[in-house]
Amino acid sequence: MTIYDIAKACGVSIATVSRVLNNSEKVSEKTRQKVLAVIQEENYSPNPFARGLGLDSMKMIGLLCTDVSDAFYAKAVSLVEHELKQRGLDMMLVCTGNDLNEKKKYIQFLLKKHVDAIILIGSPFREDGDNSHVAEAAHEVPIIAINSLLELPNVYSVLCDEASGIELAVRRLADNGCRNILYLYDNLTYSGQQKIRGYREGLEAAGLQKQDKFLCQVSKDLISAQQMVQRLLKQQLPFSAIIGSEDIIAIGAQKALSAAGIEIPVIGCNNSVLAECATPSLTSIDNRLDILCPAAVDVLTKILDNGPQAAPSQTVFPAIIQYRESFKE
Amino acid sequence: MTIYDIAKACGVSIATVSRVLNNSEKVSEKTRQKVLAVIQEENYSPNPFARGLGLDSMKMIGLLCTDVSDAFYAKAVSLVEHELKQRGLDMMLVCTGNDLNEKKKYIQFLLKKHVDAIILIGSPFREDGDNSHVAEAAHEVPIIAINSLLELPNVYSVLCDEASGIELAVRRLADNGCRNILYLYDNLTYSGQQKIRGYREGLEAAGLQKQDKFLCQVSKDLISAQQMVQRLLKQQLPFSAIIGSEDIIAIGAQKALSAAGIEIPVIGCNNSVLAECATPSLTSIDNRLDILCPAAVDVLTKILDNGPQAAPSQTVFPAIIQYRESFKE
DNA sequence: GTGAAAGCGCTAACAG
DNA sequence: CTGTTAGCGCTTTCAC
Repeated sequence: MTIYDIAKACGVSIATVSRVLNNSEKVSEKTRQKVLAVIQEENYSPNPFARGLGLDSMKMIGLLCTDVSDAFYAKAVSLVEHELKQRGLDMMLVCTGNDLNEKKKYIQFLLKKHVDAIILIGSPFREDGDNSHVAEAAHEVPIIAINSLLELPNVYSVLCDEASGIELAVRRLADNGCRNILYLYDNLTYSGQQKIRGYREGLEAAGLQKQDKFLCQVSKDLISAQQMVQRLLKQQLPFSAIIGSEDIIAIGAQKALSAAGIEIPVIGCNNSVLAECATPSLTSIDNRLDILCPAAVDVLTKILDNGPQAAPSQTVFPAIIQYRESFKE
Repeated sequence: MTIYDIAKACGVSIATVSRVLNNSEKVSEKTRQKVLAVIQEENYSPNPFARGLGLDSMKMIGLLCTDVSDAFYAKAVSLVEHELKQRGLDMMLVCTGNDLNEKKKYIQFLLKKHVDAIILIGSPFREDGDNSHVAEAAHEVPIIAINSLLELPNVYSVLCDEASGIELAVRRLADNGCRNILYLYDNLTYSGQQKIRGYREGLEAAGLQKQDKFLCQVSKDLISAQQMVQRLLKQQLPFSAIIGSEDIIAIGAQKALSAAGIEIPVIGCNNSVLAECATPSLTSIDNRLDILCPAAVDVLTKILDNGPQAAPSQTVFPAIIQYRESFKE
C-alpha cells in the first residue's frame, strides 16, 4: 500500500494525497475528505523511510543516557519519552555507561542515524574536561542537556540548582546543631561538582569550618558507602550528620549507622523510590526531574519548530528538599 | 557526502561502493582497499533513510515496556539495549502504562514505523484476555515476549518460571514453620497469575490449607501494601510470613510489620535494588532478567538472520531465591 | 569484477 | 486547487 495506490483509488495525483497527508491548506475540502476516507479505509500509513529520505528527518530524537537501570536516569527517560511522544517525536535510546570515550562514540553514532536532536541525560563530560565532542555534535543538531551545564552554541541546558539544594540541606543540618557534616560523593561530573560546591557554600554560610576529611568519595553503590562509613566510624571521625550525593549512598550510610546503633541525620539526593524504601525513610534533595524533563522537551520542540533563537540556552529550576524520617525539618 | 562522492573520488561506480559497504564478495581486494580508504578519509557513512527505503528495514527493534521508571522494567530495558547494540541493532522505546488499549495502540504505532521486530517487556495482556492485537502484529514482524507466555505463530516467549520460584519460597517458609503465608499481589497479568499459581501449589505441596483471606490484592506501591498489612494486623489475621509479588510491596509490608514490632519472614519478587535497600534487607525471588534479556535478543537475531524456525518458541529459565536478612534459609 | 540503470515511496518546486 | 516531475541516497538486478 503506497501513496500511488491511494492516489489511484481516489482518482487524484500522488501530490494531492501527499498534501492531505501533510495538512496542506491547498486542497479542496471535498477532495480532502475523499482522500482521508480512502486512507482510513485502506488503513494506509506513509512509509517512514521514504519520508525520511525526502525530508532528511524521521522526527527521531536521540537520548543519551549513562545507565537506564539506575532509578534516577530511568525516571528521566520515562518522563522524556512520555513528553516526546505527546509531540509526535520518537526516540532512540542509547546507554553509554560512565566511560567518556563511549559517550563520544555514541554521540557520533546518533549523528550517523540522522537524529533530529540529541538529549543528554546526566553529564557526558567533566566540567574541566574536553567537551569538543559535544561542541562538534552541536554543529549538526541541537543538543539539550538535562541536569548539566554546557555553554556552547546550539546546546541548551535545562538543569536544577543542586548546589543550592545541598547548601540548604547543610544549613538546615547546621540549624539543628550538626557541626560536622560528612559528605559522601561518587563522581565529579558537572552535577557532582556543583553539589560539592553547594556543600562548601553551605558550611561557609553556616559558619562551619571546612575540613577535607569530611568529604569522601565512594563508588555509587550501597556496599561502598556502607563500608566507608563503617571505616570512618572505626576511625572515630566525629561527624554528626551525613549527606550522600545519591540516595543509594545515603542508604548505605544509614545501614552502617544503624548497625552501629547510631542515630544522626542522613540526607540523600535524587528523591528516588529508594528514599521511600529506606528505614528510616530518607530525606532527600529532589532535583526536579518531573519539571526538568518536560521543560527540556519544550525547549527542544521550540527550537525544532522555530529555530535556534526560540528558546533560552539555560533554564534553571530550584531544588527542593523532600523531608522524611531520616531528617526532619 | 553521498555514495556518489565516494564513487567519484575512487574512480569507480556507486555499485562498487555499495558492494564494499555491504561486504559483498564480488569486489577485488584492490578496489575494496581503495574504497575503504576513501570512506575512512572522508568519514563517510551511508544515509540510513535511503538504505531503509531500499531494504525496508533500518535494523530497528521496537521495545514495548509498561513503565521504564519501574526498577524492574528499567533493568530489562537496560539489558536489552546493551545486547541489541552489541549486534548492531537499534531500538525504539515506547512506554505504554498499564492500559491495555494503550498497549494495542503502541503496537500499531511500532508497526507503522516499520520496525524489524518487537520486544515486549512484561505482559501486554491478561492471560484470559483478547490477544488478537499481538496475533495480528505477529503477522507483520516477529514478536519476542520477555517474561510472558504467548502461544501464537511468530511470537517467541522467553520467560522465567516464576511459579516455581514462588512455590519454592512457600515451601521454604513452610519448612521454617510458617503455616499461614500472606500473599500480596498487584496484578493479574500472565506473570501475576503464574505467581499466584505458584503460591497455591506451594501451599499444596507443603500440606497447608489454602484460604482466600491470605491472598490480597494491593496496588503496586509502598503505601498501599503498608496500609493493607496494617489493616490485616488490626483484623488480627493470623499470618506468620508474607510474600509480595513485587519488592516494593514486600517493603511496604515490612514497614507495617516493623512499626507494629513484629518480626516474621518477608519475601519479595524481582530482586531489584530496592531489596538491598530495605531494612532488613529483603530476600527476593529473582526472575533472572540478566539471563532472560540476552536470551531474548539471541532468539531475535536468530530469527532475523535465519528465519522463523531458527529459534524455539518458548525458552524457560528457573527462578532462584536471593536470600537476605528478611528470610534466611 | 565492474558499471548502468531501475526502482524503493515520498516531498516539493513548478506549471497549469 | 491539482498534476507532473525531479530528486532524496542507496540496493540490486542485469549486462558486459
